[in-house]
Amino acid sequence: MNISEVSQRAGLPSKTIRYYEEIGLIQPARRANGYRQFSEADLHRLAFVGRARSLGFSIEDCRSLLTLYEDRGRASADVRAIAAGHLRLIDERLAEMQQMRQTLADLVNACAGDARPDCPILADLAAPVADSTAEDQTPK
Amino acid sequence: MNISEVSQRAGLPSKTIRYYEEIGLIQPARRANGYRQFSEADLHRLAFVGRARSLGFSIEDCRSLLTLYEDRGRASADVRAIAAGHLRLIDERLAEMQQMRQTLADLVNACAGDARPDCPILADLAAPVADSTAEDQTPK
DNA sequence: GATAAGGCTTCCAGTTACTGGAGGGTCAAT
DNA sequence: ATTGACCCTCCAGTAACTGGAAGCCTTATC
Repeated sequence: MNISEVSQRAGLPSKTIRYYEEIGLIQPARRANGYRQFSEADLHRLAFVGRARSLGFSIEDCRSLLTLYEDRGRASADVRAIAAGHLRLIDERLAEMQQMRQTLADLVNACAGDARPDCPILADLAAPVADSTAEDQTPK
Repeated sequence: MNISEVSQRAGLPSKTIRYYEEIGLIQPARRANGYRQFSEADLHRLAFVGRARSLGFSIEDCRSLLTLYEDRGRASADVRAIAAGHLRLIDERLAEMQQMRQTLADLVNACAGDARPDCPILADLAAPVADSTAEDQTPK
C-alpha cells in the first residue's frame, strides 16, 4: 500500500502518517524508489492510534497503549490504569469547562447586546484588581 | 512598579507578562536602567487579560475585548457577539468531551483490570479497520 | 571596595501534534 | 515528450507560553 491508500483507510492525513513515522509510532518498509510501503499491520497500528487520539489520548499514551497492545502477556490492569488516569484528566477538564461555561453564559445573559456601551461582560472582566496601597503586601 | 509586583498583583507569571508585551497586549514604560515600569493601567489590562484567559478566551479574543473595553463608544452587542461565539465553541467542545468521556468510562468499566491479558479497552481500540478488498472503494 | 543575593534584562530553545508549502523525483498514460 | 497524480524531504509556522543561559542592576553586608 502507498501512503494515500493507508491515509484513506486509516482516516488520517498523509502528513500525519509521515509525522507518526518520524516520531517512531510506525516503521513502514520502503520500496526501491523511496516510497513507503505499508503492511496491513502498519495500517492496523495507525487505525489504533487514530482511534485512541480521537478519545483524547496523548501521543505518549498511544505509544504506551501500542506497546501494551502488542505485548501478549500484559496485564489488563496496566491498560486500565492508563485509561483511568486519562478519564480522571477528562473529568477535571470537563469540570473546569462547565464552570467557565456557566460564568460566561451568565455574562452573556446579563448583557443587553444592543448599541449602548454599557456591558456587564467587560465590567466583570475588568473587575477585581487587588489594591497595592494596603492589604497583604509584606512591608519591608 | 517592577515586573514582580505586577506579576503578584495580576496573578500572572513574569514570563507571561513579558510575553504579553512582546505580542503587543501591553506597552509598559521603561526606566533609565532598562527595567519595565508598570502603571496601574498596565496592571489593569493584565488583570483583564488574565481573567479573560481563565474564561478560555484566546489571546486574539483578548485583544479584541481590550480594544472594545477601551473604546468608550462601543456597542455592547460587539462584546456580546465575541462572548456568545466563544460560548458556542465551549459548548461544542463540551459535547465532544462528554462523548469521549462516556466511551472511555464504558471501556474502563468493562475492563477487569487484573493480571489477565484480556482487555476490552485494547480490543475496542483495535477494532474497526475498514477492509480494502471491498466496500466503498471507488474503483478506477 | 569587594562580594553575594536577588531582581531585572534579552535571546534561544522546547513544548504538543500536527499543518502548509517549496522544490523536486516517480509513475502511468497519452 | 509531456501531462497529472503521486511520492519524497526539509523548513517554517501554529497557540501560548515555559525553561534556561548569560549577563547587567541594586541593595546590603563585611
